[in-house]
Amino acid sequence: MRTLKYSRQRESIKNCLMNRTDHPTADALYLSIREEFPNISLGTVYRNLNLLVELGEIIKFTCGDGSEHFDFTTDQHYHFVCRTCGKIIDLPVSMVRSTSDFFTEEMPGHAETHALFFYGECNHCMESKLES
Amino acid sequence: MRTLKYSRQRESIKNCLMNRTDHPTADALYLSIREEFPNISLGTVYRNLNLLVELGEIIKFTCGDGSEHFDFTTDQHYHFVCRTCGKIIDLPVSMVRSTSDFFTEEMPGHAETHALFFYGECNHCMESKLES
DNA sequence: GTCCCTGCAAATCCTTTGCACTCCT
DNA sequence: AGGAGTGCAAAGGATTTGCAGGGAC
Repeated sequence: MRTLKYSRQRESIKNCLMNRTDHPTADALYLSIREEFPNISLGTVYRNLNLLVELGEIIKFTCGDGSEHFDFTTDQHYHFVCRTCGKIIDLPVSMVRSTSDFFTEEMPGHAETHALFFYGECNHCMESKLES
Repeated sequence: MRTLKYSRQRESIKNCLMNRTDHPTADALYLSIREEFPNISLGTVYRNLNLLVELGEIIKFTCGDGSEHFDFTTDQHYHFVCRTCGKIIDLPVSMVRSTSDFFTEEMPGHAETHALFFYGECNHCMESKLES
């Protein structure tokens, strides 16, 4: 069993992630945290984020843009990724077919979880294009 | 419009990918190709793979293991990723609910495609565990 | 001859890690 | 005091890129 000790940096990372809805990367989070802790290092941000993932307090996912994104919402949900601006929007489970519907006898093994993301263009980017 | 010129290396990369069903990374492909072209460079493999993706002849996807995988099958399908051995298995669309069912009016934009992969344990790894 | 493609190596991007020091408990 | 956590900088892995030479057309 792992022994945890309090750290102001970890607390700040958790708070910062909780107050954002943009699924930041470690680096984006690092830039925010630096306003409160100018000396925090990127290594510390990565170490704490990975620790929080292990503890199940946050989740980490990739959407194909080359870096990992972090999310304070650990409930099952999906993501919509805008091809144009890169924005990632949460999609509640209710928007998609019931999870259990995915699993059939044809599955070549036992699937516990699945990761899903949609690619497309968000409403904001679509409107910008119409104007020009 | 882009002008293409024949290259034996690109041809070999296409053939190699066509004959494999394991969704190799650029590096794995590089190791195979080197048997035929001992002097080929990894940079050439990456350049050609990205070119083929642009041309729509192959697809590229991430499954969260830190590197990109390439697939000669461009038809819509899904992937099953074994947590234990890392194997990636193709899942035909028929196994999963109709694609159009994913898209509803609630979608915060227009989704053209989606990427889906399941995590779990493949039958082979499950059997190995039972034996020990 | 032109210009695309190659091999090579250096560069870049993202993430992890080793180490000496700091701060919880 | 003991050990988890930190900052820093170096290392690591994956991918891209600049450049000079080679090959397709």
